[in-house]
Amino acid sequence: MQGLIQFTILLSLIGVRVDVDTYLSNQLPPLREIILGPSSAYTQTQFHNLRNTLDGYGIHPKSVDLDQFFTTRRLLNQVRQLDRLSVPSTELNTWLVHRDAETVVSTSTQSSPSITLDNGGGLEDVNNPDGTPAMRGGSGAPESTDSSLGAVAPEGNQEQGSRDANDDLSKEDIDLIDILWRQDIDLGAGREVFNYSNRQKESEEEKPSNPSEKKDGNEDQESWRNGVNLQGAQPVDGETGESIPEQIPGLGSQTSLSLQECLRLLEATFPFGEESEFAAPVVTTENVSNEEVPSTSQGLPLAPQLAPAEPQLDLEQQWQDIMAIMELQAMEVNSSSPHSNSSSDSGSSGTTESNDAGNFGPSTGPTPVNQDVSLHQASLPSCSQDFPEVFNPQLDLASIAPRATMLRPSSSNSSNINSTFGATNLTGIFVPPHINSSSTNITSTPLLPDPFSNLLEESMLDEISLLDLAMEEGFSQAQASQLEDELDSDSGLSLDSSHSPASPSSSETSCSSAASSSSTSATFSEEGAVGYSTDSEVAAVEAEEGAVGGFQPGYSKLCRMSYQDPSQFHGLPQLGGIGHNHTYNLPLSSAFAEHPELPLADGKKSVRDKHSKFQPAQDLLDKHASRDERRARSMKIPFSNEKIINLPVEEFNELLAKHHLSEGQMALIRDIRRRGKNKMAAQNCRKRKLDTIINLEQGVHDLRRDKARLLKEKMEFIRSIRQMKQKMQSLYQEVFTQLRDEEGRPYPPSEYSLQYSADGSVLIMPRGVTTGEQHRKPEKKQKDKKK
DNA sequence: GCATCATGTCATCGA
DNA sequence: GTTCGATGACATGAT
Repeated sequence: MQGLIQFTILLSLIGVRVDVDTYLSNQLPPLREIILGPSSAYTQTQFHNLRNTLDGYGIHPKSVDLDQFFTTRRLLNQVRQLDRLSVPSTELNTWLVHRDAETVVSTSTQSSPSITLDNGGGLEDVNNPDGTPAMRGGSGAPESTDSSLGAVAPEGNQEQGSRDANDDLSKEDIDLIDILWRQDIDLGAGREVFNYSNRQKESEEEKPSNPSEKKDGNEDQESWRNGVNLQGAQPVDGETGESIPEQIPGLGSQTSLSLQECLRLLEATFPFGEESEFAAPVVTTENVSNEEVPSTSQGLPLAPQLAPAEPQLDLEQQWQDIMAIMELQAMEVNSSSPHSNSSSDSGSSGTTESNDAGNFGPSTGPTPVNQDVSLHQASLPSCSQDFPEVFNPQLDLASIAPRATMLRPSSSNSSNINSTFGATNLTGIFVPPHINSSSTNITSTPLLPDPFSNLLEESMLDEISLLDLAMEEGFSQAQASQLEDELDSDSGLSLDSSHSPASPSSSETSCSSAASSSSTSATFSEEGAVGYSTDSEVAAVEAEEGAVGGFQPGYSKLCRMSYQDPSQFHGLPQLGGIGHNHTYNLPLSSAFAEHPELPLADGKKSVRDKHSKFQPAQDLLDKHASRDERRARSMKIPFSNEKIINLPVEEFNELLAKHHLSEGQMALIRDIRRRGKNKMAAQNCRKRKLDTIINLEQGVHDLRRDKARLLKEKMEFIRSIRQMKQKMQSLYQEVFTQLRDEEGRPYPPSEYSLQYSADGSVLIMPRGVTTGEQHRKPEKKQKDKKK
């Protein structure tokens, strides 16, 4: 990574344009922006100001490479930008380039990508020739080490059998590297671990060694081998995903060595265009490690990490299953979304995997995380890809663990970092994982998944409970299934649901068959209340006398329709707005609908009695008539029950006044009115109940849909946050590993940490005040990252 | 004969 | 105080 950037910068300074974008099929602008745009070569960096800002702790002019400085600044700036978080994808693309190269190197499967990567490596190598060797602390000495490091990358070449870089390496070196690699792999240690440990060793070695000193190639190799051995001793970490190597200090900085070596190799073998994998030894090693997991032994390191998270995965799986049932298509779309695709592809195919992880390839730590993510996602179907990590804080932590061990800050520092890195909750997420991993600090990252998991579990339970409730509430299975089916549909209530009252259906058909007069319907509608229209009734009676079959068929029809018409259910007011239309039909209407020729009211029966031909119908009417109707007939009530019931109070009183009625008749009429009104009221009440239930059903459906949508969005956010976290890790590591004190020695992560202040400056602070002071002066480097 | 459902009826409450 | 609507509880009839 460094090598590539530096090489790019160098070329840009020289005037040679390195069109890295050409190597990338997509997303060129971001890459160019990152590599070329912000680079020191293109940006007018004020060197003097830069050094001034160091406030006495400026990097030693000879020990630190200016480009490195700039690279660091740029990376820090990227880190800052992460805090603001626009779209992470852009930056990720840049890293993808490197990643591709790494993948190619390791897998050696793809020719073209490998070239790209090689280019990147070559670029970095070229950097050294720029005079960086002198600048880098202990750069000169590690050359032999560089060769060894270079050998690491060549392994991939060796596999490919096409690398020129191997030429420089002796067979012994290559064999040794191979053996070491295999040992590490067998032990379960990821190569990234190996790389990082190498780094650590570098730093350790550099400390004692004078920057100006040059170590013999043998010594370098020994140190490097030691680093390898150490890594071999760390396989446990590799299994758990924790990078123990970080804790192992004392590894010489192979970066500079590797760069020098790469430069040398490049000069010797390749023209500028040709890239050697040696670019940044660290990078190469990381790349190899990263690649190693997917290509050679996919999941060896990852499998152990996944194991502890299985319980939660089960819950998640359940949730996912339910979600899949509830919103199959939606979730499928989600799974097929670009993110998921990329992730899944990355996990499945080594190339894409490399690409995906490649985003962070240059960074030492994040690669394991990426691989974990990708592999994990690959293992899980569709939507599950997102959930596991999202809802598995453990898994997340495990994947991040390596860094945590490496850069575990003190609680105080961590808190500071949290505070400094942003006021928003999201910013806390971007704090390097090691910070989050600290016991006191685990606030943001670890906490994030829990609420989600809980929420999801709740939602899952809600889904189930709602369905059960729907079933228990008396919904038919068809309705319940419909309820489920409607979860994804935007349509409102189905017409079928309105048909739940089964009884009216038959009568409805009969009503519809009968011809209705507009006048009667109008009257009825104007009544607004129960379907008893005295006027229509009277008219019907009158018509009845003349025409047998014309007895207000429309009346009953309207009544029925008012009650049964599904449209009413569609137009169901919301819970608070249920209107009382009082349009329920009365049982009489049904009787009349079935027997339109029958008289409607008792009063008419007397008239009918006159007609012998209606006598059977009269019996039938009596049979179907309500008790009140029969009572009214028996009591000789002069007017119909409909009138009694539906007339306004005033008219009703007038009607009573007109007729001289006995006490019994008066009482019966009042009872009939009361019961009739109550009957209608009961019908309306039931209708309202039903409407309420249906509305609730609809509301539940809408809420479920919204919830599913929100969950989807949440998943996407979490995914992007995770990516940004990883990017943040990588950038943090990148920046931190490139930092050098005035003597050109790297800052041990165990003692120092980067802190991001609100004013935009980045400070390197000792983790423990006492510790930091003991070893070094209370170094407080401030770099102005503003550009 | 029993269970279930739809409907009617009563009693009660509140506007 | 009366009327009316709403509603729970119960009864009744049909299936």
